[in-house]
Amino acid sequence: MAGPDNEGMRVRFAPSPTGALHIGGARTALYNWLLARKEGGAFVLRIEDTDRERSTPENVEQILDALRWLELDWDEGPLSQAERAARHREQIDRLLADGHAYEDEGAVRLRVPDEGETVVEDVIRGEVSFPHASIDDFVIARSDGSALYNLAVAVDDLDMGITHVIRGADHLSNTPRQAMILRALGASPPVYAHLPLLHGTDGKKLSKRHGAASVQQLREAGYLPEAVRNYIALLGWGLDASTTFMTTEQLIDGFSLERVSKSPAVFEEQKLRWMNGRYLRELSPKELADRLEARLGRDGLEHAAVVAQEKMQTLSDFWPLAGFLVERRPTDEEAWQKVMVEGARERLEAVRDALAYLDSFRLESIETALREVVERFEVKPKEVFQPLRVAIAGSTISPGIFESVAALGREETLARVDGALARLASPA
RNA sequence: GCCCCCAUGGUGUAGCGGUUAGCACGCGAGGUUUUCAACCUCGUAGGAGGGGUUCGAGUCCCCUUGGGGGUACCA
Repeated sequence: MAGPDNEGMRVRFAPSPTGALHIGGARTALYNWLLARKEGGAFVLRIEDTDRERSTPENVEQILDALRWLELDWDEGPLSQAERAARHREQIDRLLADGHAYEDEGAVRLRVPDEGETVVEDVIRGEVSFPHASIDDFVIARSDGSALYNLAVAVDDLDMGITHVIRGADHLSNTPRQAMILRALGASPPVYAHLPLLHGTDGKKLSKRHGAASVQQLREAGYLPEAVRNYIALLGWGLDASTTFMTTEQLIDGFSLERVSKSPAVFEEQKLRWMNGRYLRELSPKELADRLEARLGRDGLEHAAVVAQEKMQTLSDFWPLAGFLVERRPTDEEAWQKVMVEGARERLEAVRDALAYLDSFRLESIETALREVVERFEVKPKEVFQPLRVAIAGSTISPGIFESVAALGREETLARVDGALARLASPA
């Protein structure tokens, strides 16, 4: 598919460092990256930091951090737009000298014709025309001489040899201004592609109000970078009618701007959760344990991780679900009252004995032994399993009981069962 | 105000003039089962409204409505 037209494709991601990287920005970065990788082009990272107030080193680092976490590596940069001030000034002077711009109360404005229109060729939206009558002579340099956004972007894209500008649709209206600057400079505009914006579940523009809306929040919430990548790739793009899960290779292979949709998409965390759960279950025990251990700062989580794996949707689900396998925790009183009813003590004692005298404390033998207890008492399985569950987990909710017992080990299981029995023995 | 973009179920989307409008999330009901946020099955719900064009329109055109973006010496 890599036609000769795309030979030497150069794309860029140019965030302004105003804080965390939003998923909208993350998606823009992803699409640029996918295309660069697919076409063998270059992915350039440029920081639009001409607004010195908001552009702090911390904010820049946050963006780089998010990109690294998503494993979107850039080939050039990060370049600072602010550091190119001299070059911007040079081009402003040139526009001034050529008569394309003029001074107005100290600032510099670009001359925009009264008649005619500027047509933007957009890969996603087709030809979009903007009547010049609706665009006034806009300011390209402040009275202190510094360049403004549209000038800086046009000059930088030109100097960096950017061939394809892929960015959010919120930039579409500014595109004719940038194209006019480029033409005034004697250059041709690059290929444009304006991506549909991302909205929150209320239909409004995505913001902090919409829960985990930034990459760092997603990371903290326990999502996997590969799941996030897959999910956001699908926000505004799809390979075909039914493909949902795609590896990074498949994404690179199948991505195309032609299939990007035009209408805004709503970020819905529910679907991400579901998808993340699917990714989580694909991980090997080792991989899963590694990620949990890194996240929780603990070691030796593999047994517990395997036991909890099938029920987790995010890494954060692990501790509430299976933390009891790692350390003791207080018993949920409601669960205790619900389960430790008439006869529970006898059944728990039988369970204790069955487990205490097992030859091998393995999953299969544990299950056999516990099911024997069920048969002996002629009760429903849960009459036996739930008291045991509360005894070892302190909750009526846990991973599979046999797996949990096996993961806990004989000594600890018996200790906890004994603790429960002691409480049952003492008068309330 | 002016300019621009968008419009398939609650959500993400498929469709590229003729389909019982497909897939997925969610939701609902069953099932599996030792609990459960896991899993399986079935189900639920849709082309904003109005005009055209056409033998035939979600698909093409126009209008209205709705949503979004821009219009800064912000980016």
